[in-house]
Amino acid sequence: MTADPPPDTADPAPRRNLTLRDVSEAAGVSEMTVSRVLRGRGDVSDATRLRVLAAARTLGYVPNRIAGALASQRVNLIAVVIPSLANMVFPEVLAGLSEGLEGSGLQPVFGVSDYDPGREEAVLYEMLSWRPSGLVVAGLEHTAAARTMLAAAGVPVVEIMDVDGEAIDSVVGVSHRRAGREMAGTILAAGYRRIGFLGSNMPGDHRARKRLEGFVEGLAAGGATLTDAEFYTGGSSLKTGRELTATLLARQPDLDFLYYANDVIGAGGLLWCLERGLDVPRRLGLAGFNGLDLLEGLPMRLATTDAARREIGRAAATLLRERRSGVRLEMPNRVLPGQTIRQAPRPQAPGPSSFGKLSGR
Amino acid sequence: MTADPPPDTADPAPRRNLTLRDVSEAAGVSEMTVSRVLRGRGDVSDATRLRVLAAARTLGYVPNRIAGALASQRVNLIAVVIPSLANMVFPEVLAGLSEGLEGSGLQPVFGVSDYDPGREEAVLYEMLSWRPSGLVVAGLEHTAAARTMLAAAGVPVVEIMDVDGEAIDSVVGVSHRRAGREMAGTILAAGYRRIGFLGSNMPGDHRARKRLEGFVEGLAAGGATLTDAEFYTGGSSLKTGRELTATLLARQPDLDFLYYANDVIGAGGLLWCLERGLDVPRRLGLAGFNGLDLLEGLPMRLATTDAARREIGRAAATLLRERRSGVRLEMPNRVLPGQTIRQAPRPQAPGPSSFGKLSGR
DNA sequence: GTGAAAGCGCTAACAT
DNA sequence: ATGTTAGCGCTTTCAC
Repeated sequence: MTADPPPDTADPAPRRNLTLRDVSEAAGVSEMTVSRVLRGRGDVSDATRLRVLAAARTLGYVPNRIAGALASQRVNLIAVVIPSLANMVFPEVLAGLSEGLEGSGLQPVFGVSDYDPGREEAVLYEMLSWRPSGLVVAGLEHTAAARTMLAAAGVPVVEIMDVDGEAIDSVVGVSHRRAGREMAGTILAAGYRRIGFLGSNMPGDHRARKRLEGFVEGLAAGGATLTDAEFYTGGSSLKTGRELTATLLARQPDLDFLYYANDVIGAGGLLWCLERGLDVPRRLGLAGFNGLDLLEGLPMRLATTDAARREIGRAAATLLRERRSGVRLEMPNRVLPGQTIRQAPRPQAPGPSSFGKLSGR
Repeated sequence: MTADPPPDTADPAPRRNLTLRDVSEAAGVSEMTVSRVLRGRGDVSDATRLRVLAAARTLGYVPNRIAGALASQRVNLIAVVIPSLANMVFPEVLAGLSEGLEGSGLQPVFGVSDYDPGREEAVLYEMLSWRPSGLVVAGLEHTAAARTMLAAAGVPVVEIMDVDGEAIDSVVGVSHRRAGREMAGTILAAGYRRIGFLGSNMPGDHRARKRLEGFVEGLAAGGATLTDAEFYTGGSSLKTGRELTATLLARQPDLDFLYYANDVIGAGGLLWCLERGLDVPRRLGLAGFNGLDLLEGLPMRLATTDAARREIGRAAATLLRERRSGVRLEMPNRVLPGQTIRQAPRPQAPGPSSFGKLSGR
């Protein structure tokens, strides 16, 4: 009581991490009270609270959540597994998710699968071992083991981006098949007939595949077929878009429309076409997919389909906050006609509402 | 007392998570043996190992790392805090980091600060509460509390991207001040004299600020000054680059060089200039910063400085794997002259090595 | 090669 | 409003 100077003078260095007990001793209250103060739970007198907070701050105490999580059987983490960060689409979804989780006490933690199902499985296993409160995973295609793990996780699982397939639990996304079909309809309505597709043939990119399938269906429904297609492997870049375009047009000079698997290669293709003085959109129409911001800065506005990325992230966040399961949420994916699809030759309702929405982005 | 009927018959579902004990019972060995098998430690007979693995797989057991980490006082996580995912620079650093960590057993976990020091502090606190084995944080500027936390973390801390300032522990990056100076030198050597700067004035973007400072120093060293500058707030986009350029050139039509704070707005500016038929690089020179892939797809190759993003990530990974502390690693940042800086008017050594390196990207 | 005991740092549940 | 007790599920350490 009298002279109790902590004799720990000149502690050399290998500083053990501080524990609740240290704060408890410094503040002169039980560990339990410290715990309560630090979590803002239960009734604690103002005097005690202030004493505890002061002690904690002075010592530089950082709670050990590992112990806390083990004791409480609760973890404030949401595990998120996406295929890639290089593709701007995913950071935007993550932004929506983070926004949506704000204030919930839940923290997103990200893992990257590189479009590899095996890696995805490994990353999921790793994340599940931390017993998160929820899972977000891109797409509906996973290894059997991954599906089993997810189904058995005992917490809400949200599959995002795509709704074409069977969900494990909840799913929030757009229909890529429908997006492809609708773009085909738009293109045919504008009078284009010799149509080419440019995209990746990465085996793991199921959404691009479904878009192409839907596109071909849509063409068929309008009595048309895909004239030709050109594929690449690896990441998407403006440069890739240019090269693909050059290759495809060299082979098929009389194509009158190019449908790109995404906006980035579409933008590259657009730049290439404009440089060569091709008459876009009259002689040659173009369209991409995603509705990226990038398109706003190009010389001409590329037609695209908005994939509602941010909204998907937010919706997933809402499901997780509310601990909902088994929800299916298909977001509308709107065709943004931009300036690279000519007006329909016949005077049919040109869809002024679409243009209205365009300005909204 | 007698009739106290919580007859927990027919447990409906709230499936308790599996534990080592479950596997232990299924395999007929002690929990300890199961633990050894699952971690691949110690000597276990093949027969036992196989039995344990089979049991674990059949049950779908996923180890609880929370308990494991608490017991072993070791966590295989590397906490990484970056300002933004929207800025392509950071995903590339993360990619380098992930690559570098591969096979080490260490797992990066990402947090985003949105260029807000307060948020950075909060995210760091959150991550430190999981007791990671290492920290990676962008930049050298942090709140006092954050610096204290990092210094007290007791694990290696690597500050990345920037080396201009005082490090807490290790630092890996480029000198943005030097990058600015060198670009100024390059521009002056090419004979440009009426020079404008375009960039963000976001208070949290210290690297952009240092680049500008170095740039002004470099101009001064060459007897020149900055003629004018134009700033924006918010994210970088092609569109922003266009608008900034239009504004600045409207105010200062006789500028002969525009130095952009980054490649994205630089690319927007370049497109704008080319559309208006400005004579780039003779009448007007342009340069950005970062060395993004994006530049490869533009009609003309924008001059820039390579910021060695991926290499920074890999180097940070190496330091963390080796548990090194107190290392300072300044990566060389190379000016890539591209096609938007004209050749020097006087025949002075045009730096063929630079061009050689250019092809290397 | 395998097992038993102790405890990591915290919180739930129940005192008081 | 504050304290006490008993674990959370695993790994460390030491026995056998």
